[in-house]
Amino acid sequence: MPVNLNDPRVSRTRLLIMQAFTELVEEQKNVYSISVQDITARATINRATFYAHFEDKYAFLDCWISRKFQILLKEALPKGRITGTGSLRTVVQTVFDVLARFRQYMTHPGNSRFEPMFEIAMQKELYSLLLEWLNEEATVSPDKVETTALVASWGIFGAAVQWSRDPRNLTSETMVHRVLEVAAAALAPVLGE
Amino acid sequence: MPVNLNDPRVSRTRLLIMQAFTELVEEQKNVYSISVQDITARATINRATFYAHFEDKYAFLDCWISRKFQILLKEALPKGRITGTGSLRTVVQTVFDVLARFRQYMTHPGNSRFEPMFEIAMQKELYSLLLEWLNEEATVSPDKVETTALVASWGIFGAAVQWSRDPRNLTSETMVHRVLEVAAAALAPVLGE
DNA sequence: GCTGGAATGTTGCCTACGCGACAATTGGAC
DNA sequence: GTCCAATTGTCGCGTAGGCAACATTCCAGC
Repeated sequence: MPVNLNDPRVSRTRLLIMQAFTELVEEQKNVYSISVQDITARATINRATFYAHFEDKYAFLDCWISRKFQILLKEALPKGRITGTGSLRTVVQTVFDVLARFRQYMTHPGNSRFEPMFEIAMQKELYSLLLEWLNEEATVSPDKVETTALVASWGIFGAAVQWSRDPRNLTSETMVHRVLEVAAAALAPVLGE
Repeated sequence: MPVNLNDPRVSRTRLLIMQAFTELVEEQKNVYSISVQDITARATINRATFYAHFEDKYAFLDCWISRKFQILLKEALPKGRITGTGSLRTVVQTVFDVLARFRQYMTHPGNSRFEPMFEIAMQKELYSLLLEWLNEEATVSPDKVETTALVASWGIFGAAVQWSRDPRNLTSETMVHRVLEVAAAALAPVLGE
């Protein structure tokens, strides 16, 4: 449990772990079969050090997927956050894309137990992203803002999960379009529209 | 002064320093203007740690150029070392190539003071490479072998330096060919030919 | 020449990492 | 079911790296 997260060694170790796992995932596509030993060997750090940074494998996966989602969003969004209904579309599209992407990792037997983790991490991230945006634009009470962000994040996210599990011949574009309309309506009151 | 060179932290730190310097050299081509501060910042290690690994900047440069030369040779030679008069040609060619390459870094004012270091490091490396090979093939006394390796390494190397300073319209191929003939003659007695 | 700022080295204290050994849990094969 | 091997997670001790502060050397500009 490193104390100072600004210590260069700490940042470097975390970065090495993240990169190592990303490489391994891209190589073998099978999250389940990647052991802590594999990760730390690739990262050239000690296995004990891994546990000094993360409660356990699940806590790490949670952290990893969050960061990965954040990075993908940061790449997709101009300023790294939502700035208007226009960029909201980008976010929703990213959620759909990421879920479609991770779906393939989950097809291996044994991987399905990780699924909820990935999903929960994404929903949380989506929630804070929406909340940050709404708080800037808000014309109503904080409670109302938080609830709106919560409902919207779950709504968008849940729809994406549902679709990723069973696309029913619908393209992600179609779904994004439909979901966006509903989400916009839910957000409208808070945005003073 | 790290004690155990097999400690993963030590290997990693050295690797980071080497890579950082290689990157900086490729970016700004000017060895002279690269400070220890620059190297350690790029390598994400502390400046004090640098001095724990290397006596000073010169010792580091010496080490770096040796490694670089070794790596280039390892890439050029099939088994990473000399296996016969055929591969001797490869080595000589590499010496000429490397010197021609580093020549451009030395044109900047102030860099010329580093020149002898680069050259000495290369000669030493060439010497041990030749010695290793001759010791396997040797049919004469160890003294004779060492002297032959010494003279040959300086001969090959010196010719390359001379040429790199003033090519006199001669291609490296021409020079390699000529030098190789002389070197082969010098080595012949030890090789029992 | 002199002077000031930057780069080079040095030192002591604290923290993070490596390691080996250990117990606990998992999951597959029989 | 039982076993066995691999993986997970923990702990204590030794070592390497980070940091701040310092003295020294080196040039550039006056």
